[in-house]
Amino acid sequence: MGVRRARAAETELALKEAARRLFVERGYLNTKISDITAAAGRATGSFYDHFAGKEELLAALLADLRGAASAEMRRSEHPRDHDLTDRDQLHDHLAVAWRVMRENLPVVVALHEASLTGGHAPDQAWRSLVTETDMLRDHLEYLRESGHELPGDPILLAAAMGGLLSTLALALLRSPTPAYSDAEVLDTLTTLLLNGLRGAPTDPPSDA
Amino acid sequence: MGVRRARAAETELALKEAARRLFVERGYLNTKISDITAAAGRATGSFYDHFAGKEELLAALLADLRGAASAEMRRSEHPRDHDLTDRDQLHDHLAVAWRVMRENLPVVVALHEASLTGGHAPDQAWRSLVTETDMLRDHLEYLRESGHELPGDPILLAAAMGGLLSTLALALLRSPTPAYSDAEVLDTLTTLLLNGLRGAPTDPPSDA
DNA sequence: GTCTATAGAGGGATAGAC
DNA sequence: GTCTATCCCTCTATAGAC
Repeated sequence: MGVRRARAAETELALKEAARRLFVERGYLNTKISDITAAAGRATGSFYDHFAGKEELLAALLADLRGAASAEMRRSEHPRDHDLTDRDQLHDHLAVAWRVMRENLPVVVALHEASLTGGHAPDQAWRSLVTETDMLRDHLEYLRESGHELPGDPILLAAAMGGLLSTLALALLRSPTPAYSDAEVLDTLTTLLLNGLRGAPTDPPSDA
Repeated sequence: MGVRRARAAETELALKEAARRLFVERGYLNTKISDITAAAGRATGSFYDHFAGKEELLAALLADLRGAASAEMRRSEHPRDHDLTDRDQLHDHLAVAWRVMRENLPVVVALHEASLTGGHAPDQAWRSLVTETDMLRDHLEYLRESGHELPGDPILLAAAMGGLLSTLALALLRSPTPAYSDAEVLDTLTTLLLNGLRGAPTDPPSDA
């Protein structure tokens, strides 16, 4: 690889790193192209030698993420028949989700904000929430098929749990001085959702 | 009231109603001043005879909301000692929250989006999430003081429940063809959270 | 590839006639 | 108060020298 090409790769990396940092600090929508180039110590015009625009940059970050994710997927299997009513398994599941969001926070933030400005479909928010939680839904459906009685429809439950997780992550992980440790958050959510899903000591509905 | 003033009030109302509709359909950030005036059948310039800008319009909508809310508050008391581990009381509580979000969806959507562009504080998202759920936190602290063992810190739990609710509401209520009825959503969430908060049939933590 | 300089689009906000 | 017309600013994106 020649020197020129190496410098170019260096610049592209600097732009990506600057973007990742700024997306967390200021948010995706609030970050201008010129903010990114300035933070990377480059001229504004140089940005367009590497990306067609802010959306393309985000796509590149997302591609990087997928590469890393699929590499990791090969190590830790993720079979459908997890039992989310087992405390350890639920805890592990939540821990993985939390860690993924923490480690890819810039992209999580950016995608979240971009979804607002982006699509114009009226039920877009619901559709993407359902799509993003389809793995969770799969586990819940497995539980139901195993004879476990869930508190409601698996799609709805998965969306609820996913919404809870992403809201908390976006709020807590962006703070430089976190109000709670990861362990505390995970323990709390594990207990809350474990009992919620088990649906154990149920009163009859009041109209019974 | 003279005719001129009546026409003015009419215009202001038309602008507000157009804004409410568009905020739900296209979102707050995606709605331009000229979109609002066009939808209201007015000229762009007229907007500024009533509001200093989009933010002032939102503030006006919020003020209208507060007026209506405080009127309703006087009817239905909201004492601190609700027992959220009672199914009916939890259900009622969730139903009220859900109905408020449904009826004020334009403002909920707008405030949610405005919070992204607006503040620059690093832990802003967490702070506002905590603030918005302080009433819930209050109920949870009451439970704890009553000797009930919660699955975690009341502030964190309140934030989690609030995040769950608002995410679901923003996703489901904006869709013109809702995937679930209000009753179904409320039943599911009531069961999930009821058992979650009761924390009943607990395994010992795995490291015990 | 990177820079400086600038063109161009989009939209917020104002001027002034009616 | 409402309109039409237009200004002006911000930010994206390109041009062209190095």
